[in-house]
Order: sequence, then C-alpha cells, then structure tokens
Amino acid sequence: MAAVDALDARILDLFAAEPRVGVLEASRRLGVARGTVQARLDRLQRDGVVRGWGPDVDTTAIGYPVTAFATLQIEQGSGHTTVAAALAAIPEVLEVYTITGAEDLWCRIVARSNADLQRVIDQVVIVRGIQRASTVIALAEQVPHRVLPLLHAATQP
Amino acid sequence: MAAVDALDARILDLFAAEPRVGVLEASRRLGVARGTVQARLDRLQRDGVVRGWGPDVDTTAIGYPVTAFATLQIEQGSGHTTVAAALAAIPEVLEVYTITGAEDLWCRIVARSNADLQRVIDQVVIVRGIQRASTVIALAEQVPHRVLPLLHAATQP
DNA sequence: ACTTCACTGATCAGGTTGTCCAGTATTCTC
DNA sequence: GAGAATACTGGACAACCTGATCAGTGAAGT
Repeated sequence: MAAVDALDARILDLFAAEPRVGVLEASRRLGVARGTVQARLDRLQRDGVVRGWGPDVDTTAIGYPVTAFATLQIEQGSGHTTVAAALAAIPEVLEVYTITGAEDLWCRIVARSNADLQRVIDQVVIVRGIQRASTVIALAEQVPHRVLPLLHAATQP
Repeated sequence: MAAVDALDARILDLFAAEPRVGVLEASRRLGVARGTVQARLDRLQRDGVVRGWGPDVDTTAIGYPVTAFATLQIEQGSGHTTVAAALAAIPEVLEVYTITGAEDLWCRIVARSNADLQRVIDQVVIVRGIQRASTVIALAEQVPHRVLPLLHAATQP
C-alpha cells in the first residue's frame, strides 16, 4: 500500500479541477518546486495510486442516458470468469463485479432509453451460464463518482 | 445529445492509453492535422462528452481494498436529496444514486478492511432518514469501469 | 450555384518539458 | 549522536510543444 500525504492530495485535486495546467503552473499554485510536483506525479503513477488520466466520458452526452444496475445469478458450475468475459463483450456493460450474498454478479449497464434497456438486458441474460437477472434503474445521480475526498481522508492519520 | 464519430473515439482511445502524448504527437499518430485534434478535443469538452481528465485513483492502493455496494431504504417523508447530501459528507461513500424498486438509494462504499466496513456502514445508517441498509461486498473486479467500448459502439450506426 | 463547415498545412512567439546539478533540510539507522 | 538516505529547492539548458492565426481546399446542405 502506498502512502499519500497532503501534498499528493493537493496535486491530484488541482489536476482534477484543471487538467490543462502543466507541471510548472501546478508547482507555482502549490508553492513547491517544479521537480517536486514532477517527482510526486511519477511516484503516484509508479505506485499504482494513479491508474491513468483517461477522459471521463459522459454516457448521457453520447446518447445513453439510462443507467441501470443488474444483479445476476449464475448456474452452479459456470465459472464467474467465463460469464464475466462474455459480459465484457457487450459495450453497454460498463462494469462487472462478483459479489457476496444471494446473487453472484453485479453489473452497471447503460442504454439509449428504457425500451433500449430491454434490448441490452436481453443481451445480458442470453449469456451462457446466467440463470436470472434482476435490474433496477438509476433515477438520479446524487453523488457522482469521486475519490478525492477519500484521498484527503486517507492523509489525515 | 452530441454526435461522436470514429475519429473522436480514436482520439479518446489514444489519450486514455497514453495520457502524456501531446496534441501534436496525437495528430501524427492518427494521421490528421494538429488543429483537427485540438478542435475535436475542444468540441468534446464543450459538448460535455468529456467531463474531465481527472486522475483515476486506485482505492486499493491508498489503503481501501474493500469495496461494497449498499442499498438503502429511507423513511417516507425524508427527501432523497437531503439524505444524499449527508452521505456525500462521508468520504468512503464514492457514489450515490436513487433507484427504482423496493430500495431507494444505491451507493458504492469502500473501507480499509471488512472490519472497517462495519465502521463505515455505521456512519451510513446513522444518517437521519435512513431506515434500513443492505450491503454486499465486491469480491473481485471482473470488468473494470470502462466507457470507450461503448463510445466505439455509439459511432457505428 | 452559394453558403457553411471542417480539415489541411503553415507560420509565429512564448511558454513548457525533460533533465541535469549542487546545496540544504529532514528522517532513519546503527 | 554520527552517518546515510531521502526529499525538496532553485537554478540552468536545449528541444519541444502549445495556442493562435491564416489562406486554401474539399464536402455537405440550402
């Protein structure tokens, strides 16, 4: 596990808020030397704290305004991994986890409309090994995905 | 809704794979003029297709290897928004949605350990208006969060 | 046929990057 | 407490990239 301190958190905050600032400008804003910012970024990446800097694409903006969460039961004997691999082939499936509890898999899916969601679910349940799917629709995004508050909390103790 | 074409998708693919490439290098790799890449990026951002370029922080790497999904029932009369705002104050709560079905809210939470998860859940259920919480633990990340395959699919028709 | 739009290829000044370095402060180890 | 390791600062350098702008070309829509 990698240790992150308050400066790391401030650096990532800044780059999250204004991705276009360069290392030099960041060092000015944070009041540290440029080499420090550069070294911190390198370290964060090397330690795996930062997985990447990919663009955050809004699915609504590209025509998929419907988000749903599906929990799946799979047949005894079907491997989770095999089923998950088949799900990965469906582009509308954005995320898949194996979970505890009565259900086996959890996934996040998107669709162009509620009617289109049926089409996507059909693609999901047709996957070999899936026994049952239960779906709920996300009505509103109350707290958008975020990690930075946690990062700050992690630097406290 | 913004229209995205294959070139947009290729641009975002490239920047997701290699965030450090500049606009100039990207234009060379993609075989288009630099101004085109620049204009596309500006448009994608302006149209809201790209929300940002924030660092993808790995919660495991910063000491929170446990991910769980909680569904909450809230008391009749308690506003979803009020409850969600209270949840937003807990850094371990990474995401909150209102959902259809028997439950009212869905949220993603992380913790330092299974024991620590109890602490976080306690913080969640103590929020005024929450009646009941049901939690499942994510055992394995079968398909990590992704959007780019969908982006490519959206450019097909 | 006309207008609009997007792309190309080019230019320009200015700023930034990557990479060194020596000096200093802090923390850790023996 | 002494020595070693580590991290940060402030500076330097050449090479490169950015943001902005331009005229010219092709395609699409009116």
